[in-house]
Amino acid sequence: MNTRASQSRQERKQQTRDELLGAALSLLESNSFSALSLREVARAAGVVPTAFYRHFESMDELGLVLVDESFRTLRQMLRSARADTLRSEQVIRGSVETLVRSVHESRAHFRFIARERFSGNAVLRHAIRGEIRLVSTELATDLARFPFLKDWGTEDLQALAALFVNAMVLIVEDLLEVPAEGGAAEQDVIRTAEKQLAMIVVGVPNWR
Amino acid sequence: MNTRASQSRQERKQQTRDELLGAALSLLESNSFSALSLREVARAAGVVPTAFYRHFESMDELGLVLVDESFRTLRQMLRSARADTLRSEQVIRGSVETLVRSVHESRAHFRFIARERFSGNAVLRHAIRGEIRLVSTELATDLARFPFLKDWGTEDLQALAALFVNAMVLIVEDLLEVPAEGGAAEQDVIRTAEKQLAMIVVGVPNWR
DNA sequence: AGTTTCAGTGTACGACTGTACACACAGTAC
DNA sequence: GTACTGTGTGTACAGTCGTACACTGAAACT
Repeated sequence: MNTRASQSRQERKQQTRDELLGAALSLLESNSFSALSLREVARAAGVVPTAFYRHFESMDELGLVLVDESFRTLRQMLRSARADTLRSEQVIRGSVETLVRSVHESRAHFRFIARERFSGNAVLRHAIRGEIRLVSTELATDLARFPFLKDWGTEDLQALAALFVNAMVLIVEDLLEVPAEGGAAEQDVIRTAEKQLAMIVVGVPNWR
Repeated sequence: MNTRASQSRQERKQQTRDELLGAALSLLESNSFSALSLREVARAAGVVPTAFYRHFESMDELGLVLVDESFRTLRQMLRSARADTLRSEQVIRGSVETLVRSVHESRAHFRFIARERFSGNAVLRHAIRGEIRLVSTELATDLARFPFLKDWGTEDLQALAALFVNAMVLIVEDLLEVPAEGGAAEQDVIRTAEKQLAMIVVGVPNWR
């Protein structure tokens, strides 16, 4: 097997596949996923409609790939946040900062998650809810390592983690709605977000 | 002017208008608003497509009326919750109970708010965000009356209120996703919701 | 070198979309 | 009783939709 040539063929396919995904992602800025047509996506990717089927069986399948992609990005953000908070004592400030930076860098992925989480497309909605539940569980086991949370029950940790994750996603939505990156409105959102996270945190020592 | 006859004409119009709104609302169970067609709504309302224009200039206009309707329902729920919590010492338990009851009674309205809050339709999204901000502000002034919050700043009260409102909307989404009303899964959602609200509340005395 | 594979093309179809227009006909006003 | 008003109808049109089918042509394999 000629590896280089073989790669070249696969590479091409991968390329148009990526273009389809990218086209869909950017079309989602002004449309919800369920209002997105296969033809529209194909057109934006510079490909004939029927070519779409060489890559995805349906729009739903493409959507699920986007869920995957987006959560890969989100998990990367969480890893950064964890790394940053280990260095800094200002856990909240650092986390929010990381979140803001990630949203700037991967706007489309975060927008996709935030918008489609409650969307009309049941397949995507459930996929995203499932992923968020996973992320939440991961955060819970992470929280368990903090000394002042060591004797909390699993269920309580889960609830706290879910609280944080939800707050996070809501912050993302607010950030997406803000007119300019780094503007005064964004600073307001950030300040409120930090305040709200702090309000949750101050309650932690008093639980039970 | 013959009042009775005149009413009869207006009444008829109001009736098909209500049918259009109701049809749209129930179609939103399986579709997001932006994936909803004018013809589909007219068909479900038992009316020819062109008749739609006698009542609404566009689907967006109908959507805005639904926003209005839905928030009227939500405000009613808030009034009930306030009345209930005055009677009960268990503020959280009472509020969640009222919320659950309201969601059972006006499922479609709550679903509409929860789903379209982050939807692809910018007009609806902004209308709903605006209404939620209003509700949040109202709650803030309400909270200001509690004795242990009397010396909080406006901004802090706002942030706390927003925290509660967001938690509320998230609970609604979880309730909507649950398979059966009153089932075990619903009880889980309720228990987690109460726990999360309690976690926020225990922090309140330690703020500042 | 000859054959096979397959990503992308082009055409075609019936179904559905929003909306323009002329019309019917019951309720209202005089 | 006559004229008017306005809700709902029916037809029509151009545009979009998803998808079936036959095809091309270059890369991959033998």
